[in-house]
Amino acid sequence: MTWDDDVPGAGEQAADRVHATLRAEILDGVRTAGSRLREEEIAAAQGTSRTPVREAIRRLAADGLAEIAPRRGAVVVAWDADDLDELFDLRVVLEGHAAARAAVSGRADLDRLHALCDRMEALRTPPDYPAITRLNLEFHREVHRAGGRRVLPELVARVVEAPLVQSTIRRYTPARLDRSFAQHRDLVAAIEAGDADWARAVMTAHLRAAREVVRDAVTADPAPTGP
Amino acid sequence: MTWDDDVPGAGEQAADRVHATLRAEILDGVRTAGSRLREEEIAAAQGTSRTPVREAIRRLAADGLAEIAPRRGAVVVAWDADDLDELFDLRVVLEGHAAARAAVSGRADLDRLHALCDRMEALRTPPDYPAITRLNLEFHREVHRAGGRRVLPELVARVVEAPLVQSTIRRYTPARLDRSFAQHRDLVAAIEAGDADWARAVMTAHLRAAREVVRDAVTADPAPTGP
DNA sequence: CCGCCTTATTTTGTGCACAATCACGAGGAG
DNA sequence: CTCCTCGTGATTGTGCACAAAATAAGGCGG
Repeated sequence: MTWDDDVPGAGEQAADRVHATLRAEILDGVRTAGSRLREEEIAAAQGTSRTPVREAIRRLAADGLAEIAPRRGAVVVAWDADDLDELFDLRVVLEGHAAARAAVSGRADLDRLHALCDRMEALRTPPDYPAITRLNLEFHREVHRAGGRRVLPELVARVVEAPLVQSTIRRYTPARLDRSFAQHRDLVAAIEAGDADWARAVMTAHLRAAREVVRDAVTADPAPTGP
Repeated sequence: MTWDDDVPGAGEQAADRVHATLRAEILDGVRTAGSRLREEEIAAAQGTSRTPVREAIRRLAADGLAEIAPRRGAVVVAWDADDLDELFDLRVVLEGHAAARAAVSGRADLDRLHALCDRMEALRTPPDYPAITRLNLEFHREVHRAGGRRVLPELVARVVEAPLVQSTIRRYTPARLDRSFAQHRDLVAAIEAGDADWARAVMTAHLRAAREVVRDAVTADPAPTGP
């Protein structure tokens, strides 16, 4: 009920359920980076056969959340420092583009963006990190939807969700949260003004700051790779 | 033997074979945009059961070459003019980034890039479009590899291959081919010089030109959507 | 003659079983 | 004591069969 809000009515299919569950478990850190994804174990836990589980795992691999070695099974992806740098460079490029396009596309739901800012800021003290993370993701997704029609949203989703595997959100100090919230407000203002360059600049600054947080988290933890 | 050169040793698995075959058929225009992908038909044609076919189709959907409607089957993707605009914007952003990074990463295989230019230009008169297309794709892939470590290559591959569904390569006139080849040479020079801005500019110009060609092709054909 | 409901066929989704392959461990030779 | 080889267990890949659902066709009523 935390992460699968983007798959609302498709929950009928068993494969979709398993996919959503595994996705949530990975993003919540229940399944740590590098841990194996055994089909039979998951099938037993979910009360289905291996067939939907296989499909769910393949979909996770397509989402960039798992890696499959032929005849050897799947593991949750593990990113090293260089990988995270590459990911954040791509986030800057893609989300910057999305922000710029959102500013001029006229498809941005400004009321919703304002509301999401309000709700995030209401959760500041004491910080409810899981809820903030979810709302933050939804805020960014709204910008992606406004900036792209078909491909951009799912393309950028891959890059945005990938670093969440490391579950680094809890590293945000209240001061960092304040800065992040202020940048969100700035971004909405830039989009509202229809200023593409401004929007791109704000998004770039926003993500550069986030990169620092993740970098600190990775260097603090010695190695996120599992046994 | 034309498109699956990126899956060299993994051809042992039936699912990989089916995936490569379908991918080639889609990219070669044998399966037109909008046409259905019936599992049993493909399974019979490939001499396997439906299980690997299902996995192959799901992978095609993840590649952005097919679309799956639950309980209704899969069809080859069909892009309208707006979709193609979005795709080319993303190509400019992502491949421009790749070119810029390739110029400064020191991971570019300059000999290979030069060789690919030579081979393409050798096929100019008379134009061997399928071979040129393949070499062109390989040239771009080399730039992607040099510009990104893990995520960028497969991310940009999705956006680059997607428009090929429309099979618009044959629209290139000899004059357009010359311009394209010259831009390739420019790009290699920019990478060789280590000039990121130059490389990005050349790539942007290169893709803007390609966009025009595709735009002409789409407006010429009334509707690429199949029955 | 047109529209709606019922029925039949096709096609996808899932469960289950067997085969192939890989990892691990025991055993023996050098 | 170390390294290589062979067997055993575990896990994935594929084939096959049944069930559910959607589409298409046909008949009935208005």
